[in-house]
Formats: sequence, C-alpha cells, structure tokens
Amino acid sequence: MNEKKKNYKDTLNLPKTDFDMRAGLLKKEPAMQARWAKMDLYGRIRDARAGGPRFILHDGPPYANGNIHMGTALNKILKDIVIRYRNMTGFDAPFIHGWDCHGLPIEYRVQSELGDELSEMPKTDIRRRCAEYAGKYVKIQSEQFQQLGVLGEIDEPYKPYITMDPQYESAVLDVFARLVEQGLIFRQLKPVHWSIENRTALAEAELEYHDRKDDSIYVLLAGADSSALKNLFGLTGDAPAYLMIWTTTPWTLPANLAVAVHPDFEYSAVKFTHADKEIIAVIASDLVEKVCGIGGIEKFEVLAAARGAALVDAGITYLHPLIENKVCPVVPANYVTLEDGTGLVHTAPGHGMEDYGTALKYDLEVYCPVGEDGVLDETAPEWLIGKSVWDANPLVVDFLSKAGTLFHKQVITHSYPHDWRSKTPTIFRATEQWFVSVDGDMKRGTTLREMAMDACRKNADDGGMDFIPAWGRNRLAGMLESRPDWCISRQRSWGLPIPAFYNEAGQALLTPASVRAVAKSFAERGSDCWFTDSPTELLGDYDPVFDTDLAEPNAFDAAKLHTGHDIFDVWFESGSSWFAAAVQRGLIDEIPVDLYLEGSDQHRGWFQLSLLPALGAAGLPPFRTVLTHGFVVTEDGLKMSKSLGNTIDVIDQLTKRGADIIRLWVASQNYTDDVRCSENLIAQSEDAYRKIRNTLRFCMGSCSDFEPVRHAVELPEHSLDRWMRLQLHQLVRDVRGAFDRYEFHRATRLMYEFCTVQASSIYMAAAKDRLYCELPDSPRRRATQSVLHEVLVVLVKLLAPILPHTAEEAWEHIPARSPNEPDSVHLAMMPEYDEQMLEMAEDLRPVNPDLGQFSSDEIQVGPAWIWDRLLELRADGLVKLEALRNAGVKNPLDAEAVFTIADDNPAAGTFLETYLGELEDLLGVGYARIEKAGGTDIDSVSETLPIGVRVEDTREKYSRCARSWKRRPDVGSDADYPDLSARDAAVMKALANTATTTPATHK
RNA sequence: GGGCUCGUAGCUCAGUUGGCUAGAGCACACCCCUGAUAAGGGUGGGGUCGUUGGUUCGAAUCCAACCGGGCCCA
Repeated sequence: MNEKKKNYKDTLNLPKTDFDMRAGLLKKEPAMQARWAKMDLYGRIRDARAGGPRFILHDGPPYANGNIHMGTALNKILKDIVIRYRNMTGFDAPFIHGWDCHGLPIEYRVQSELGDELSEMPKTDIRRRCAEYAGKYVKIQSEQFQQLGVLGEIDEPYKPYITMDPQYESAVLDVFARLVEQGLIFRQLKPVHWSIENRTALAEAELEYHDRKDDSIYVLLAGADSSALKNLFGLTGDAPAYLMIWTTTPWTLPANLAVAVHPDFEYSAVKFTHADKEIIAVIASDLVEKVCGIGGIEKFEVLAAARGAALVDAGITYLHPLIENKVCPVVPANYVTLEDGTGLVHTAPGHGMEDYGTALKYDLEVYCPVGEDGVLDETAPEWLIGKSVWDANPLVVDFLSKAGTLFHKQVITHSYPHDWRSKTPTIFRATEQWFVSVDGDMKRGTTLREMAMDACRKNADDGGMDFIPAWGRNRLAGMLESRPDWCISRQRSWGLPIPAFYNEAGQALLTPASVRAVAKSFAERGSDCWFTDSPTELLGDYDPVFDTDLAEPNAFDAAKLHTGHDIFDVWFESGSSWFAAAVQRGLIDEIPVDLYLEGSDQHRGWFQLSLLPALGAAGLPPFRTVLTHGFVVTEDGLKMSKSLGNTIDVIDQLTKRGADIIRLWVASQNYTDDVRCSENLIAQSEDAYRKIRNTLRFCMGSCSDFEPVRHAVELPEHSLDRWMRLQLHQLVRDVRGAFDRYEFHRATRLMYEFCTVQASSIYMAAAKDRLYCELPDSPRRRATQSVLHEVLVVLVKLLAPILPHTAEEAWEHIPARSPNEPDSVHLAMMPEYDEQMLEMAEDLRPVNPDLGQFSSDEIQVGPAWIWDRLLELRADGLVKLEALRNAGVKNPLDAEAVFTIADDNPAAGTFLETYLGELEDLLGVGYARIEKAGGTDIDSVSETLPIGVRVEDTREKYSRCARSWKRRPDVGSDADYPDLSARDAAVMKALANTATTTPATHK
C-alpha cells in the first residue's frame, strides 16, 4: 500500500465505534445483570408503567428440585419475552415468579439421605429438612433463571411466591374452604394407586410405566350351579362347567367379587380335557382358539354359544376360586375387550378402577384385604394372612393348581405402573381418601365438570378461555370430559395438611368455618403447627358447637378431637396459585389473568387442576388465554433422557455461549410443536447472533459523527434511503404483529433476515461509498446516517425482549441517543411505524407524474413496485457481474453497468436517470450509464419495465479513482487531483479548506 | 391400545380461501473484497412437500389409510 493511498484513507469517514465486534457475553452478561439489580431495573419498569393497562402473566411454579434444564429455560425465557414486550408496549405487566415446594420427590430425596435415622424422626424434623432442601433449590433455580436474563419478582428485594410460605398455605386453605362451602369435598373408600414402598396413594402423574414380569394365569371358576350354566347353553351331560378368567395379579383373587362380561359379545361353551377330566369352559367365542392354543389344548369342541347379556340375565353365578362356598355373580361391563384374556373379566372392586365402577353400579362391596404395607389382612384366606401381595402370587397359583382350577400359567412381560420415585411396582388398593367431586352438584347449582366444559366451549370474551395453539381447547376439554373425581389426599409428611379433625367415632370435622380457623393458624404459625399444636389450639376461636354447617355439632368435642394424617396433593396447592399468589399482592381483581404459559403436558396438569379449583371457588376460570409450548427434543426429534445420554445441559450452554445465545435459540423456535435442540442448533443461533450484532455495530460505526437533532435531514425523493426506511417500518409493523400474536419465531426471523438481506447485503453495501467518501456533512451522507440511526434505535428496541443484554449494551453505544429516551432500553417504548408511509408505498397509482408511462396506459406504479423492479435489475446485474468476475474482472469497481432502453421510450429513460446513481451503488460497480438501443430488442428483466442491463470491463477504458477505487470517466477531470474522480477531487478540496479554517482538528 | 398433535431442502422457517417450473435465510461449494476485517459481498448446487391411495381439470394445501416423532393417558 503506497503512501498516497494511505493519505486518502485518512480522508475517509470510516466506521468508528466502541461496540465490540466480539460479544464477550460471558463477562458482560453477569455485569449487566448486577447493574440491573443495583439500579432496580424491574422496579423502575413497574414505576414507569404504573397506571397503564394491566397485563398479568401468571407464572406456573417449577418444582424446587434440581437444576433447571433446557425445558425449564425454554418456558421461562418465553415468559420473559412476553413480559418484556408487554412492558415495552405500555402495559403494566408484573412478573411474579413462583416455586412449587411440597411433594413426594423432595420428601423422597430427603428420606433417602436420612436412611435409618428416618424411623425415629418426628414429622416436623423431616419437614424442616424438606423445607431446607426446597429453599436451597429455589435459590439455585432463581439464580439460574436470572443468569438467563429473566426479570421479575424472583429475588431480593422482591419475593416470588413459594408454596410452602405460611401466607400461601393459608390461601390454599381459603380456596379449599370455598370448595367445602360448595359441597364439593367428600371422603370415600376408593381404590387408588398405592405405593407400598412409600405407603401412599399416588396421583396418576406420579406413576411411571415400566415393563415387568408377572404370572399370567387362566383360572377356571366353577359354576355355582353347574346345570344352570349348562342349561343356558342347552347342554347336558356330566362334564362340569366353568367360567374362565384371566389375570396377571393373582394376589387380587382373594378380593374377587364378580366376573364381568361384555353384554354384546358372544361366548362359547367349549369342551376339552383338563387334568385328565372332561370339562366345559365358557370363553369369548373370538378367543376360544387363542386361549386353547395358549393352554396347549389340541382337541376342543365348541358346543354352543350365547351372548354375554344372556349370561347376566340368566343370573349365572360361580364359586369363589379361593373361598369355600362363596358365590359370586356375573355382571355386564362395556370395558371388557377381546384383546387379552378370555373375555370374562375378574372383578375385584377394591383393586381396580373399573372394577370399582362396576361395584358401585351393581352394589358389590368395595372389599380390600390388603393393608397399607401391602400385606394381606385377617379377612383373607388363612394361608394368605400376613403375606405380602408379591409373596401371595405364587401361593395363589399353587393353591389353584392343587385345586385343579388353574387352566394355564405363563410368565409374561407387560407394562406395569411403578411409583415414579422409588421405581417399585404399585398396586390398586381401596382406602379412605378425600376427593373433589367433579359431578356432584355445587351450591351454585351446577357441577364442576359442566362448568369446565362450558368454559372450554366459550372464548375468553364470553367468560371462557382462548387457546394458543387452538387445539389446546380440544385437548383440555377431552380430559375434563372423562376425568374422574380428583383424589386430593396423600399419606405423606411433606405437604400442606388437609385440615380435617376426627372424633372418637372416626367422623370427620371439616366445614368452611373449621377450615378457615386452621387457615388462620397456618397464616400465623405455618403449617408445621398442624403437627405440634393441639386441635384446640389449631382451631383457635372456632368451636364446633356453634358451627351451623354441622348436622351434629355436639358429636365434636374440640378437646377430644385428633388431627388427620392426610396432606394435600401438591397439584391442589399449585392449582390454587391463581388465588394464593394474587391475594398477598392485591391482584385478586385481575382474575382471570391474561395468560398462562406452560408446556403442553400441563393440559392435564396445572391448567386443568387450576381451572377446577377456580371454577369451584370463584366461579371463574383462572386465566383468559392458555399458551402451550412443546418439549425440547434432540436434533433427531427424539425425547431427551438422562439414561440415553442425549440431553443438552442449559447451564453448560449458558456458561459456554451466554444467555443471549440461548434466548435467541428459544426465540427462533416455533414452540407450538416440539423444539429440537443440540449443540449444533445452538451454534447456529450463535452465528445468527453475530450477524445481528455486526449489523448493529455497522450502524453505530457509521453514525459516530451523527447527532440526529443537528444532522438529521429529509430523505431525498427516489433514494435508496427512502427504500430502507420503508423496509424498516414494514419490519416494525410485522415484528410487532408477530410479538402481539406470540409468534416469536416469526419476529426473530424477520429481524434476522432484515439484518442479513435488507440492511447488510443491500443497503449497507450500497451506502458504503457515500458514507465513506462524501464530505462528512454532505446531505447525501447525512440522509444515509439519518436512516442508519433510525435503523439502529428501532432494531435495538425490537430486539430488547429477546436479547436483553445485547440490546442494553447496544443502547449504551447508540451515538447521540435522544435525551428523551430512558437510560435503559428496557424502559423504552417499542417503536411505532408510519402507517401512512407504508400505505403510500403499497399504493399503486395509474401514472407516476415523474415517470410518465412505460409501455401502456394501464400500468400502475408506486414506490414499492418501483423498488421491486430496481432490485430485479440489481439481481440481474449481479448475475452478470459474477460471469464477468469469472472472466477475470474480479472487482465490480473495475466494471460499469450499462442499462439499455429503446430509443422510443423516453419514460424509461427518465426512470433510469432518476435511479442511475442508486443502481450504481446497488450493484457496487464503478460506474453506471444509459445506452439507447436502436430497436425494441431489449433483454429486459421485467415485462412491464423494458430496461436491460449488462456489465463491462472498464480496466482499459477508465482510470481508477485512488480514493473511491471506482473506475469512471471523470477520473482526472480535476487537474489538482489527477488520480481522483470529480466527486472525490471536490471532496478533497473541501476538506483542505476545512482543515485550514479549523486547524484545531489536526491537533 | 386410546386421546391430542406434528412431519416442506442438512438446519430454522414461508407457503392466503387447492391454481403459474415449491420460496427465504443459515449451513455447504466455488469466487470476490481486504476502507464493517476473528468482518463484508457475489454466484451456485440442494426438496418425488413422511408414504400410499382417493376427490379434482389441477393437491404441499381437501379426504382416507399407513409410517415415523412428541405430549397425555391406559
């Protein structure tokens, strides 16, 4: 590089900025977060938006156990984007975070750590340890969320809502009292999933299905009246008749009380030899062959057939397989299938949900001979008493085998429910539990199910709910339609006690007033007092004698009561958060809140289990809109699991790449479906991040000597700058629209493509010449700076919800940022767009007075149309430049663009003259000129605009300007600067002038 | 097994009420620039729109079945 070139370089206005090209997020983000905390950014946003329209997103509480994972991060970042965007559009949108602290997983964890100490430990000690454990993870997760740039009432000086907080617990009881008031709470013996290991009833959510090996047995049940059974089939003879059933849980046979058949199925009486005797067995017709095959029966004879309904109508009974002289009925049931077994279903109401339903219908006893320890009690056959159900299995099989009623036994592997924590198999067992009734009539004259279904049918504006994506409505409705009563009791320590007292007769004291009395105690002393205080103390001023809700108030002597041992299902606690989190903060009037935003699994979970308490207690849904997102899956779309080792750790990514990278990844995903995540995919976001960052950086660098108030100018008519501003305003319109609809991936893509295409590839590339080479204060340069400055400010604001750290850093580097703007971008308002400008641009006018007409009277043009054509000319020219490059002209500045028009088309000529300068820059060529072709044979890019373009090598033809590097005919036209083009020579003279008049600049 | 749901280039996404040889950006390849430089620009290749059938003059778009993935149940 020679001396002279260097001199000219010094005369250029090259970009200048302190905004680092390399992000350095790992260092900057923590510092930024610390500063936000120090300045109380969140509090300042609250103050700034006070009085604005409220927007409440109610945070679903994550479970305070373990580090956050990618899914938790996805969820919280999406919420944070919503909150930030809403606040930037003028809403008063607080963000109150929450944590779910009670529950089995934590208790189980603490128990495992305690080991043998556990047995001697009082409940309060276990609970204290659980509380410490939960508190520890609340803190850890809180910090992790904050590291992701999540804002809100999550840490000091603000308080998130914590489900183990006394105030919160008290509020949950408040909700409960209202449900009691509505008559929705009842107590009943009912089979529940029971964990023997943990001695507790389990919610369905607490089950995992794993393969397990079990004895699959086919059992013959002798007809109580063998001839009656044979008569039904029109049979005679000596062979005894049996019903054949199938089960994989032999231990439930002691509790067998019936056999269920499908009334519509056909059943066959089959004759074959079993244990050297000829017998007749009843099997569903479609399964005869299969069952005989399984049993190794080669020779069998189907004697006759009858409908299931006929068996029922004939009052067929059978002899209990284990208990002598016990006679049981055949009952109809529609859930009987022909998938497995024999089509006749062993029914034990104490050990199965469907069996239980049948029992209620046909008045069978809900008999359960199994204790909470999984051991058969004294009501069982003597040889089974004291045996665990697992030990009972082989004994039962053995008994049947000896009795000759075991048709067949085989070991099968099947999917069986396991306790999600201990991984041990669960059983169904009937126990006394507390329930929320779904179909019982409330005081308000309807049922919870009816209310819920009704809310599902209506939109938010009609008192119902809105769903994003729309199918959420269907999914929630489907679950509500079929869900059973909600069992809310658990037999554990770590949870909110169900405030039921019992008298000596075992009657429960549970009324709205008694619950509220306990709520008061819990608010004052925390729920630990349930385990330390006497019932009298817990009830305070409440005296059952004066409780009008009690039918027999005198049956309950406060002094003789004892407290119940049940705690609430944790879902009831989190399902009451709409009330409990709001009541402490004076936000009760905001119910239903605007938005719940969780993973799609929460249709069954939190959404449903918040809806039910809210409808029961308040008569309203808790939310107006439910937004769900999919799950984080691997690059191949498969589920992530620790055991498969295909997970990606969010903290790992955070400490490796920075929060804004993860946030950009989140924002770029269409979360309505599952989102794929891998190292690769996040790396892709990192690339995108760099592009965005550099686009901002170029704007800053180019505006280093630009102050909008002093230098901003009107953009010239027909200038590329006008096009750019048009693009920018379209961007604002489209991005805001996308944000408004929660379509963050659209917003992100729009902004990213704007940076890549419109800004970087088209505008900035074209604007370089004028930015660098023109006089600093030239109107043309100032116009470009005016646009770039606007691009910068607008883009930083639009990006702020997604990239809070980078946007804030950029905000600080915006040259001459308006004093009217706040000192944090997160306090700023989202940019508005010039609707009129956009309309005018799209507007097509029959004839543009500046341009006349192109080829016919019908043609209609407008700015948008014109720029589309110009960009087509650009694309065409670029292809030709590429060809020229391959032919040896490497640098487009060594080429000229020649635009050809027909002689007789003055309109096209005028058009070209108007835009020739912009076309030169758009193509990045040294020079552009117009050529009139003789005929009409123009190789035009557009039918409506007959203009052709070609490019030519000018290395022989023109000299290169030593300053702008452009080859053009006017190089050397100024004798003082023979190596410069006319424009650059003039600029140099002007600069020389300035230099002599203001020597200070050379100091 | 059931309910809901998704399936467009290697990746992330567009594709209005069915209608021109299915579009972007990234990635990739090749090339350029070296005055956004651990930057910037250009060109190009790449898709039987999960599969198969059907409706239709015409289907990525509507219907059915199937295959594969996910969530929730069983």
